[in-house]
Amino acid sequence: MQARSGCPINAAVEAFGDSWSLLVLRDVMFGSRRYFRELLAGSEEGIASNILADRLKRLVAAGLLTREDAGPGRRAAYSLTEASIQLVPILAQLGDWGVRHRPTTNRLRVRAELLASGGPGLWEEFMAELRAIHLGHPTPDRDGPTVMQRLAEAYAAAR
Amino acid sequence: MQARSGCPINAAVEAFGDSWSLLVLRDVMFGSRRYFRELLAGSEEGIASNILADRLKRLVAAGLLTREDAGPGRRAAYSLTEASIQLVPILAQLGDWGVRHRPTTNRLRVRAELLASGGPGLWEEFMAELRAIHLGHPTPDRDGPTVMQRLAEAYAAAR
DNA sequence: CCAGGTGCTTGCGTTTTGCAATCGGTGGTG
DNA sequence: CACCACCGATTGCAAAACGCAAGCACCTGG
Repeated sequence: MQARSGCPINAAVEAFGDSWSLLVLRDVMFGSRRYFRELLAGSEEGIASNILADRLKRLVAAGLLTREDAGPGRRAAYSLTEASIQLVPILAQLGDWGVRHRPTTNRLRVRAELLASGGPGLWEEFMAELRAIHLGHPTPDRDGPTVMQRLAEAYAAAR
Repeated sequence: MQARSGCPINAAVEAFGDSWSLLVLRDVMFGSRRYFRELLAGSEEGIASNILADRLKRLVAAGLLTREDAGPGRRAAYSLTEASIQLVPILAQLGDWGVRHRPTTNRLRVRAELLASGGPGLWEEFMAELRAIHLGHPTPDRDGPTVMQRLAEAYAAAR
């Protein structure tokens, strides 16, 4: 794709500035959905299968996901890349903005609030976890529950 | 518009997740473009007039811009709102991501780098300046050049 | 009266989106 | 072997959005 300009903000918009790309990345990142059917069935917004297929291809081409093919008839796994792991602060801030300025569901709000209130320190911790899960980096040893677990607990606890 | 889900990230995506909205906001915010013709002529990416007109309407409806009508034949001024001023951290991080992961023009890169390296402190200072310009808040008195001036200088100095 | 500036609007062809149904391939089960 | 559920898509079609070029009604200054 030919870039419309040399502006870094425009570069980001061209990479994932549409209705679905960020939501797919969100589900892979926070929902731990790694397979086509998981993403399709678990989609909060009800993405259509052709749109999902198209976005997965685009995201792989853009270097925001990798696809591990397991052979025909086997489900392929999608993983985050370093470039998409570095979207954690952006997704956290987008969530924070949404919580501040738009009506949101309670259950989904708590995750955004937890992530926003944790700040850059928590984001880095979460990014380290994602590098372990998606890039095979060594697991960072830390006391207590992981950020991923804390997010899941907050989600489960909220009504 | 009917929200697709109660997710705060989805709320943000629905508000400005398209090819043009963030670029228009960027030009109003960093380029100090307040009028239709200014936005049209100064657009780095070459936005079409009908698209610009549509996006301005949508952004006003979404509470991300206000339009001050100066009567027929007079040019109307667009101003940021508190909701769009709170996009400063997001735009800063988007720019940072673009610089890291995509080729960018030197002149446009320096602004993103300055804003990213300044961190939350600099963002808050810039947001206070924007509140003075767009919302009529009292000008915060500070020593030295404003963030806006520093951004303009960095842009002018770069080749 | 005219030239120039104001914010759009219109027409039209192309592209993208969204929805529903379907497809060929595989693995497991009876 | 027959059957069936699951795999990641693909296809057809209608609606919406996009992109381009031109035009519009209004006002100001000379």
